[in-house]
Amino acid sequence: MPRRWTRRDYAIDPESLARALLGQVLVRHLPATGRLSGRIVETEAYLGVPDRAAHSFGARRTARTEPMYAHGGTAYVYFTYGMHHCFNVVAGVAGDPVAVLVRALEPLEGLGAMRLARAGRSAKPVPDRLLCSGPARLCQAMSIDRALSGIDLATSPDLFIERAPPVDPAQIHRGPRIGVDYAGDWALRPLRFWVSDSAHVSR
DNA sequence: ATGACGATTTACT
DNA sequence: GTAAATCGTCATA
Repeated sequence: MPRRWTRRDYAIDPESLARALLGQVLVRHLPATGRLSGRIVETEAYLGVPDRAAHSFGARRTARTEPMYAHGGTAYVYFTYGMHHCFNVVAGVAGDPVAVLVRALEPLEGLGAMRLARAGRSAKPVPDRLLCSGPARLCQAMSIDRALSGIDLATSPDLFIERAPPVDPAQIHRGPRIGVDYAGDWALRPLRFWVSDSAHVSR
């Protein structure tokens, strides 16, 4: 039986969490579709108050970023570019607004529902490797939106993480985070992590 | 009340 | 490679 991640599993620094989440399985339960899941293959750590790329930079605290200030294991979902959602796992302890952005999954269960959710106006089906290979793509595939921001992944029946074999550290590659060019020096820090041989990593 | 801006994706030249 | 899509959020007033 797969074991679910508990609150204390999340109570570590964001860089460690970004590494530890690789290989773990994100599970979504939907009333209509049932169970969807995917193996996490790409993450980014956001280091909070000192991190120019983080929404919580400078301890900015608003209605949107409030979940980042909760305990580790809280979900932080935000809406951006007028059309996309991105899903984060809050790290550390309450009061320290650090988190891990989940950037890509290898889809495991519910591929049909994911294809449906991801189907655009184009007639062509979305290839499996593009179903969840990006932070907004995986949210669209799994129907994750702001309604889930602030929920506790350790207890919610709708969204949680199941323990799976960790990724061999030698297979974890790292590099600069994507889409944060505005963040100066912080844009160059190698805080993005991915499973080197995965076909489901973004770009 | 207003204006600028995205932790992105897609389509197109 | 470039550009459009599209609107919630946030800082400023």
